[in-house]
Amino acid sequence: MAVTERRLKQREQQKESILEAARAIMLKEGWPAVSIRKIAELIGYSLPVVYNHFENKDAIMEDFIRHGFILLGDAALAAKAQSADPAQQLKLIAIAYYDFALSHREYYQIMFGLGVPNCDRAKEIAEIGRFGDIIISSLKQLQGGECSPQTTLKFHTFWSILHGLSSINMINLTAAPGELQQKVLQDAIQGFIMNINN
Amino acid sequence: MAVTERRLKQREQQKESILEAARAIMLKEGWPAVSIRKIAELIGYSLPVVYNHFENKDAIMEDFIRHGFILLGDAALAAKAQSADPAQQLKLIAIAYYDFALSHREYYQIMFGLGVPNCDRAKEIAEIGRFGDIIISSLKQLQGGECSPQTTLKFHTFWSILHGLSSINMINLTAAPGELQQKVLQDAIQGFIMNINN
DNA sequence: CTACTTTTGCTAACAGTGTTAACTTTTTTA
DNA sequence: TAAAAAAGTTAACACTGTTAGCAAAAGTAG
Repeated sequence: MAVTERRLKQREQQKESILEAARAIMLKEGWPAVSIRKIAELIGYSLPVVYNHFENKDAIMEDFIRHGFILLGDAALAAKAQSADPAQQLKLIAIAYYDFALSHREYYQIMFGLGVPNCDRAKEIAEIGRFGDIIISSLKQLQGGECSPQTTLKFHTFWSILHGLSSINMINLTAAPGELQQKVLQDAIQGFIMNINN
Repeated sequence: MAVTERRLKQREQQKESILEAARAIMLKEGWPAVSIRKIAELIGYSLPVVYNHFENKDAIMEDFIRHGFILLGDAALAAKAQSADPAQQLKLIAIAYYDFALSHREYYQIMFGLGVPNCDRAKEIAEIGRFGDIIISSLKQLQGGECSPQTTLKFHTFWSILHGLSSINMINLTAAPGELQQKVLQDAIQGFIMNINN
């Protein structure tokens, strides 16, 4: 029965083309402009075909959240690999995180901004855990190796600082100039690292 | 011509009842559930009446953003008044900010989460500036009185940290327990204040 | 008090949205 | 070749924001 195998492959390709179409619309017009009808038209099929692959629009969004966290994790990993010093690693990760948020605005916004209703499901997304582990491993090293409750606390602090910097900057409430933004980032991370063993 | 005066008063009351209706729906079912039709039904008028007071739905949202920043500013002001020491003031403001975000989730979310498309208009909202000033005045004191570019930088850092803590917590990505959250806040602010003169 | 003007509110429609039920066509299996 | 299964279609439902055009009420002037 090589038939079912080929069919599965076609199904997979169709699903991929749906995500590709959705991504194209998202990057050009933003996530709110992504509609099932537009996707259907782009892939050359009728509307309900999309529902053969995704239960609803939120399921498509969840796929993007997953993908976003993979990209973010990869960026963090690449940054980390550039140094062996854990403190330096954290600084590099911070810069990479900030760069990701600003150069992948659409991704970042659905990962955090619009993901609010998905509170419960968020914990089930493995990619978020992976991203966390990358940072935690550097933190552990910096703190001396043992994995204390302190490490969890510091991870939350670190992530919160990064998210705050990125998102405040994204909505541009106070219009800080470009050079200042980089300094804010370094300032915050500096304070974080200096206070790492308290 | 006391007629026009009375009419203006009625208009104002109508507008207020629209906002009240919108607020009621928002608090019960969240902002996305707020629709013009529901508002119209709640105030006992037909649908287009709402458009006599607000150009579109975004205008209603902007009103909520304004109101939210007033509430946030008030909370910050009340917290600040509890101490004369600027460092202590910042800590109190931080706690108040965090409390506001969590106890006024719906407000906070439209103030930051969904306000993304309004980048340009954000700068024109005076209430945001007011909120900033409250914090900046404490920062200036702590730094010795002069208003250097440093102060602006520190203000951005402070706000970013607070926003990061609040919003990361709100979407609850990693499910930090309640006691830990408070510690994360204190940890981050501690690091910030210790690094204030660098 | 009547006639005119302005304001106010209504109904109905347009152009979208997510989602689903029912039907047709194509493809695979026996 | 006939039955069964899968894939894809059209058409509808129940919403959404927004607007045009018309009816009714209220205020103003002769």
